[in-house]
Order: sequence, then structure tokens, then C-alpha cells
Amino acid sequence: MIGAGELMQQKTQPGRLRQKKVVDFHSVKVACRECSLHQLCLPRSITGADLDKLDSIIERKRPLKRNEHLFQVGGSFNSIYVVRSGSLKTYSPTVDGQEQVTGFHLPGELLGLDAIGKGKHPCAAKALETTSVCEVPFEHLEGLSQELPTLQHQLLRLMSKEIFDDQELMLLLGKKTAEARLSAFLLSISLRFKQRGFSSSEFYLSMSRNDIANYLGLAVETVSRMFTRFQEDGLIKAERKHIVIKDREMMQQIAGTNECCDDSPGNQSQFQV
Amino acid sequence: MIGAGELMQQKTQPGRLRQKKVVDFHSVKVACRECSLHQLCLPRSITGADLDKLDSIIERKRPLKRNEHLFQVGGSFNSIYVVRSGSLKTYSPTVDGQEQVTGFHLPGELLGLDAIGKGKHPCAAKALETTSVCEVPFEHLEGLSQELPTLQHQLLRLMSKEIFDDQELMLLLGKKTAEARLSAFLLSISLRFKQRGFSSSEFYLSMSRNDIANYLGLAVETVSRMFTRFQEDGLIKAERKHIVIKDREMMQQIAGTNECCDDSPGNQSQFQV
DNA sequence: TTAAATAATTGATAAATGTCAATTCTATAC
DNA sequence: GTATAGAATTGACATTTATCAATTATTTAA
Repeated sequence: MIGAGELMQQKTQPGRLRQKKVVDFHSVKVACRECSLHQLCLPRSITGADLDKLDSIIERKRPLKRNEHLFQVGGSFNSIYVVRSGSLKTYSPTVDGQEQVTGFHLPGELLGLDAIGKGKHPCAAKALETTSVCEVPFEHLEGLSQELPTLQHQLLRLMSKEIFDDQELMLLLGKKTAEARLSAFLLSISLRFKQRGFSSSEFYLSMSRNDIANYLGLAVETVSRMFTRFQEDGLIKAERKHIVIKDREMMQQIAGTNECCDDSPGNQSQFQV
Repeated sequence: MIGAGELMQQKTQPGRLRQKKVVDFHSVKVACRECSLHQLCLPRSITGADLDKLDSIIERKRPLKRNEHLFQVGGSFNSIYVVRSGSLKTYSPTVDGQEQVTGFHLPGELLGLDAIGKGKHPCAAKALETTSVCEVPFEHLEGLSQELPTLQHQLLRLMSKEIFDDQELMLLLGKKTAEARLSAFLLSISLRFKQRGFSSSEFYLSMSRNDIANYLGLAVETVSRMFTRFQEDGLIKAERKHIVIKDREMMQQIAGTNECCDDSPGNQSQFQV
């Protein structure tokens, strides 16, 4: 639960440069302030003593290894989580004993918002690679939001964003062809990397083809074929998990979305602690 | 904006009995208290003076006629809305000039939560029949939530429920066959009617086959064929918009969901005012 | 009431995607 | 390093669903 010595920014993806910043025991108290994801998440207006208050309710957990669970289905809800480094997938069991992937979570993104209503996690969260998260006890966060209007506002905004994002995905899953789904998926990942300061045209996917297929409601084989086709058509370069976006415009056309407007700062805020 | 004389519970669906309760000008101040949807939405702990406070920020709008818009895409976000009677659909424009239906909203359900993040409505809302809604100015609601911890909690719960529900739908759209989608859709409508005190085995659909198809990501023809097949198989009786569920268990099996757990009271809360 | 427009259904066919099976590639354990 | 298990790819084929076209039913407007 402590292990402050281990708290560092990790090399999330092989081949991508990223500063390793060791957060030692003494600086834990100001971890939020120092976090490289700071500007992604906190309202500008939270500073000084308020930031310290927020900081004080955060718990840092030891990093998860690949395939370790952050929480299980049905587990009681106590906290929301923010990804610091690495990535996770969330998934639900289906009647026939399969699993259905419901989302992927990159640094700066939240997990657990869907559990507030019932007090239980409707899905499980599993690390796709070595991953560290911040834990925000929900009762404390609620209490603090009561004191800090901007924090309440930010929390509501973030939940709203989650609803908005889910609806975007619904659009995708509901209507589109296999190539549109995969294209939109890749563009979505690309955009999220960009918002975190990474390259939007070159990145590593931490999830398997199987997870992608499951998430997009397609067969693995179809996803594989689409990767091949995209490569043949010069849209991307895909070598296993290493992806290069070569013709973004065409991909947007295939995805049927015009992503030009989604770079607005208003879209970037993530809760991070 | 006023028109208090018009505020009455309407006969939403032909053939379904429902008390007509005229809310006259004098009782507008205690409309929340008197509303038949009260127990669906408000935390039990909000009573007395607090309830009056909440009540005082609500605006009642004149009823919408069929096909009238509650809000348009891109319209600035000021309020969230609660359906009092009737129903609406929300939809987004797609690149190719089509529309994509993103949801249906029955009495006691909320609209507008997806707009908080950006301050603009990402979708439009159009009445499917004569419909009346309560308007809750968001700034006031936020302010009041600051004073009333239970209200803040309820608001967060409802937003969480929205996220949860969207993810359920994603599961549906992502993975299932046409018959599973339609079956799950009908069961979902059935459950929502039940939660509002109506029959869960017999109801009227206010939306067209086209809207259903669009929402489920299918062609109209496919939806039509599925209705026919379900009827042939004795699962339902469908006469235009009038639906009777005849074999719920089998439908649940087809939908691939076991809905047995979804009747819990914890699932029923809706924000209503 | 009748006419016109819209919505829903049905059939025939084409296209997309899933399934099954085999093979190649990659990562992991020994 | 080699063996083994898992992941990804590819091909052949079956199934599902979309598309196109025609018909019928229903609602709306004159």
C-alpha cells in the first residue's frame, strides 16, 4: 500500500521515450502537484491548500503486474482509480462464460465511475502491462467536493465526459462496418496518446488482437484481416503491436468521423491525482 | 415557460390507464412532492425545507408536441431535463447527413447529462409523442448540491447509472445478433415500464421501427423480420406498436442476459423533479 | 371521405462477417 | 538454445444481415 520508492513514471511502451521521474517518500505529499499528468486533470483553479487537501486523500498503490486485477466483478466500490502509467482493460462476464471487453484505460483516465450507482463493480479491471494507479477513496472525494465547488464541478464534468464518450462508442458499435470500427478505434487511441503528450502517429498497442476484436464486437480473424488490408492500402504500418498511422485523413473518412474538432482543450481534461 | 394550468399527467399510451392529475397554479410549489414519479428519483432523505428548495429551482415547460425539439445539436447546455410524461429520442448527426439514434427516454428518465462536459449538447432531443418535461437549471442544481450532500450523492449516483446503462448497451451492440439485440431492447423497455408502475408484459412502443433499427444498428427490414419471427415463435404478440411479451424467459435467453437481478430497488432511482 | 405520403412488411439477391481449420510467428519456460 | 504454448494470420466456406424492389398497411392532409 505504501512502497513510495516504487512510484515512478514507467516506460509504458517499448521504444517510446519517456522521462523516468522517481517520486521519493518525501515528495509523496505533493505528488499531484508534481505529476506529469497534472494539467490533464485538475481544474486550474485548484491550487495551494486545496490541492494539498486533495492530495492528502489519494492513496498510491503498488504497481500491478501484467494480468493482475485492480478489482473484480461484484467487488464492493470504495474508490475511483486514475491510471498513472501503463494500461488496463475492463470487462464483464457474459452469460455463456465468455468475457466482454468494455474499455481500455490509458494514463490519466479513470476507472470505477460505473460502480457508484450500485456500490459494486459491474466489471473487472485487469492490467495489460505493468501499471500503476492512484486510488481516490470515493467518500473522501465526495466530502471534499462538498467543500470545493470547483472540484464538484470537475467531477461532474468528468462523469459527463464518460457518458459522452460511451455514446460515441455506441455510435461506432451500432452502425459501422468492421473497417470503420477498427479505423475509429485506432484514431481514438491515437488521439488519447496525443492528449498525453505522446506521438499520435506512432504508438504501441498494449492490448491483444483478441481484446480489440472483443471490444469492437468482431471476430479476431476479421480484425486481423482489417489490419492487413489497412496496411496493403497504405493507411497504416502495423507490425505486431507497433502501429504507425500513415494516412490519417483517409482513416477518418473510413471511420466516418471528422475528428478535427476533438482536439479542443475542453476535451482534454481528465481527473488525475 | 409558465403555463401551470397545462401541467398534468398525460395519457402517454393509448389503452393504458393512468390517473390524470391536474397540477394547478397553487400547487406548483410542491410539484415534486406530489409528483407520481417522486419515489423513483429523490433520495428518501430529502424532505421538508430541502425538498422545497429543490422544488423552487425547477422550471416547468409547456408540453412538447410530437416531433418538437427539446434541444438541438450544438445548443448550449444550461439545464438537465426529466421526462414527466410522454417520451423522446436523442440522436446525433453523422457525417453522411444521416441521423443516429442514441437513446430513448421514458418518464422519470434524464436528458442532457452528456452535455455537462463541453457545455454543448452533442445530440438533439425530439419528442416522440406529446411530452412534458421538467427543466432543472444546472447551475442551480450544482449550487444546491453544494449545500445538500444527499443531493450531490444522488446526482453522482444517477450519472454513474447512466454510464453503467450505456455500457450495458455497448455490450448489446457490440456482440449480439439481430435477434439478441431486438430481444434485449424489448426487455429493456419492458423493465423500464415496470419500474414506473406500468405493465411489463404489455406496452406500446412510441418509436418507429426505423428508430428502433437505427438505434440497434440494424436495417429496418431486419427489425421487421425479427418482429415477425418472434411472433411466429410465440415469444411476443406484436401489432404495430402494441407489444405483448408472451415468453419472457425465452427472450432473456435469446438476449443472452439474465435480467433477474436487475429489479433491485438500487436500480430504480431516477432523478425526478 | 378520398388521396397522398409515410411506415411496415415481404421476397430475392448480394455483400459482409463469422466459423472452422491449418499455418506461421512470437513469447515463455525449461 | 530448444520445446511448448499462445497469438496472429490466412484460406475456404457457411451464415447472417444489408440492399434493392415491390407490396400492403397506416397515418396525414386535402
